[in-house]
Amino acid sequence: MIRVFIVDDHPVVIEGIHSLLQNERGIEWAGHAMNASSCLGYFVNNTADVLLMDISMPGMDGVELCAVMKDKYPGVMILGLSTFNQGLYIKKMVVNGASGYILKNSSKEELIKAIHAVHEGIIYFSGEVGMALQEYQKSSEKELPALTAREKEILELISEGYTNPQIAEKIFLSPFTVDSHRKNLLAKLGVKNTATLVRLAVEKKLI
Amino acid sequence: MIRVFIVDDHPVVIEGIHSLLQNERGIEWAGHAMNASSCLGYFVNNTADVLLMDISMPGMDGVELCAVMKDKYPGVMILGLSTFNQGLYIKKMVVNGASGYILKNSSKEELIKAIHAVHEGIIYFSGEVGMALQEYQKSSEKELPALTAREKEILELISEGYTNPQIAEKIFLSPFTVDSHRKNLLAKLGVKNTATLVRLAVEKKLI
DNA sequence: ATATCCATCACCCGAAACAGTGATTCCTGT
DNA sequence: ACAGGAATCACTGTTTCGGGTGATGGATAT
Repeated sequence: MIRVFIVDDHPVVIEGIHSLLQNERGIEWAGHAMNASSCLGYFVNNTADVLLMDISMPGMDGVELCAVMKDKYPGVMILGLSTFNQGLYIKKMVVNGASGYILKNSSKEELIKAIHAVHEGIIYFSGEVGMALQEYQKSSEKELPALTAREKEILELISEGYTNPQIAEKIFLSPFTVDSHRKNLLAKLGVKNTATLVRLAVEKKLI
Repeated sequence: MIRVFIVDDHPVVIEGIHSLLQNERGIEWAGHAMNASSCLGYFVNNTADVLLMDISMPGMDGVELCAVMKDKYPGVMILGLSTFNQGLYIKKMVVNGASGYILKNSSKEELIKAIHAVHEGIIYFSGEVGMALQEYQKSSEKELPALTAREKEILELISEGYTNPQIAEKIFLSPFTVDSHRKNLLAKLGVKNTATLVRLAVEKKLI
């Protein structure tokens, strides 16, 4: 049973999707929110498997909310919603952890399909080019060792070309410490030097 | 006046597009070919601005032809054609230099739009997610200094984690030579170390 | 023919990366 | 109370990188 929650500031959309999903087997309606903060409020004491999220909302927009949600509840799969195609936002959503993106005028079948897909960890895009993106993304999101916040931070700085001493100065650490983190990154990710480290980071979109 | 040439093994498609483009101002019909070799034959003594190309053809397929054409005539903008969405091929086409991809059942308006777009150097994809890809690709295909074959080869090996001595051994060169190429890569691409070099290479899809 | 670019090789030197080892503190979960 | 992980710092080597500089032969283009 996939529990679905929706965040959208348009009542008609909420109502529409609610009725579409009603009596759909395998899918359970978890509830809805009309802005980012009440969505966050809901997840304090509740949860859901898939979160349908409008990308344009008053206050905190979908992109930000997406990042916050993924940070707090990485297990919740996020499916972006939009009335029409808003290029740069799609990219940002995906960068911030969304697993898919569909249009609000999608068919019921497509909506159901998308929900199941993202629930299984597949990246889903509506539209005719969606499958191409899917292929691309699947290879990018393979099982990776979990990196700590510090490690991610240092990985980013390494990828930006800073050396250990420069990073140390930048974030007020001993160069020895930075070097330790660097070595841990190499070990954790199973790579042998900076070149492969950065390549992995870029390809797996860790940065 | 944009001169349009088409390669497709389906006569109906050629005829259909021919009639669609007839009397369209700004667009001139350059001719057609029904396989890769006669297309290559045409371009020996003639040229065109935009090349509509079926991705699935008997003999050499669109992906290969695309690569060959872009290599010989980089100025000819290639627009991929397909009867339906074939995910992995789209990616391959773009990797091999195609500037766009539309479906054969696209409207006349979309076809015209796509032809003008690719002629202007814009990446065009039919379908609802097309614009997202456009944004993504535009930033990826910025003016990059031309790299020599040797440099590309060494860049790949660096990105795979080989050190100068290892590369030297692998391709039978002096480590000094490899080091020279490495330094040239850094200088040409305007980056300061291996980390940024590899990042650039991956992001701009040089490897 | 001569200028330009590519590819090749060479050396010096300082800085950075990489390998190995070990230590302390703090926090979190059981 | 204790284990474990994260984050911090430290020292010692060896290897690689990166900057600078310069040379030679070959292909190509004007």
